Amino acid sequence: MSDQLQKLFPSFSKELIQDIKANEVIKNFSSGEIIMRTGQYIKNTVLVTKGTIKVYREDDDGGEFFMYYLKPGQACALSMVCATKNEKSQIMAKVVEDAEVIMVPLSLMDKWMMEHRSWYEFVIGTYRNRFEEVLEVIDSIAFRAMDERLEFYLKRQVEACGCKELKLSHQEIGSDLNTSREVISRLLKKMEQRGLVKLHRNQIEILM
Amino acid sequence: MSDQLQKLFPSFSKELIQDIKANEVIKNFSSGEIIMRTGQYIKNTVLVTKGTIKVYREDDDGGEFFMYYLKPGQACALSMVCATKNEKSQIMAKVVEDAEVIMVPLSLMDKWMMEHRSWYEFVIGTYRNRFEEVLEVIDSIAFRAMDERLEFYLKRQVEACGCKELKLSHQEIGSDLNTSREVISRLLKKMEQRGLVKLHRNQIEILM
DNA sequence: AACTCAATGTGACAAAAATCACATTTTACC
DNA sequence: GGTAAAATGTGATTTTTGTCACATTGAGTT
Repeated sequence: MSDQLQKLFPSFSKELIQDIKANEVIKNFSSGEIIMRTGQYIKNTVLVTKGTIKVYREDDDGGEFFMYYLKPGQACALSMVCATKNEKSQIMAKVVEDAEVIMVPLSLMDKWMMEHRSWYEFVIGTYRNRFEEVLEVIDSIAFRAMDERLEFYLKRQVEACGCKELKLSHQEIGSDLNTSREVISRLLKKMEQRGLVKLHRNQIEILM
Repeated sequence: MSDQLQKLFPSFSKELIQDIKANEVIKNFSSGEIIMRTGQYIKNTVLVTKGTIKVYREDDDGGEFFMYYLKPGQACALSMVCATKNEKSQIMAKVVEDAEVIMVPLSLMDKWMMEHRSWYEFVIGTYRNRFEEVLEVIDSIAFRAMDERLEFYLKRQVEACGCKELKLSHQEIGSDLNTSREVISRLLKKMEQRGLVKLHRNQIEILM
């Protein structure tokens, strides 16, 4: 079991792995479940060991804007910096493939930062990577029109799932990009005509 | 002099202040100067002691999208997590009011994180705050139309400068929001009709 | 086979934003 | 005081995006 942890988080030291195993609470979630809601208090740092989690920013009117995926071997950056205060979550996290996560009490965060060099580097690295990912998301909405935003979105999905057959409905894409299904349908059709994708029911084959 | 540092960064411990003073390189920049360019290697952590710095995300076609301000007592979050590797800057920072900054070699970052609790908390807090600020920026572009984005933008300017008379041209606002001057001029006119602002040449008086 | 429901296609139209083309107004500076 | 440059105002037009209203298609169920 600790072998598995080590495989998922190869940078972690043996001592850190031991510490995690001594304190972890493992939780399982099924597809569709919401792990974290906007405004909910964060009590744990979340390490993903199985499945896929989608992280969203929500607005007041029920809009859900897709930010990034959490996959095995990754951690929720925001759940790592709520150290001292009772901070509320600024994001919503939804499971899209049955997931298993390790919950580590926030109180241990600070301690491990000092004691485990590999934890410190993991946290800093996680933060940096997420920040940069979010900056790219900003690029796409600030600088690009919807057609390019869609291409960017599809590319990220391919990266995340590691395959070129995306199981996504036009409705879901529209919702993730905060636009309407019709717009997505039309843009996808254009992309198909350009030979960039092949459309099937509930599946988009990426040819780029 | 160390009194001044202490005043700007009240959470810093005396020992940390001493360490900073022993290692700092102070640099001055005039309005208009660019402190950091996109793609440039980051060698220092930047602490702002005077002036105002605007942080932008750039695109390939010369677009500059305004992200946030750096004011005295604050630090560039991104310059704090490039620890080990030779990382390139993902943002551009431009001085808008003559500024003085303290450059701390990145090599000291890790050391201080372990040695100074107050530095550790400052770094984590800086990171968290910037992340949240960036999330709000995402909200505004992902969920809101240009009229609301403009209001959000103006509110942030008021917060940053601490006054209600903003010295901004319509062109600059348009550029910051990645839209055209005409759009901004028209929206501002509408806001003036609604009694939210009063327009002058090179100055916008905020009445909200 | 008939039915239901989710997913997708599509035309028509409205609204928002971008672009173009000038007019007007200040300000700064010879 | 005259002039150039910067800042702002505004109409006309196009493009992009959002919305509405239905048609069609396909998959699964009974």
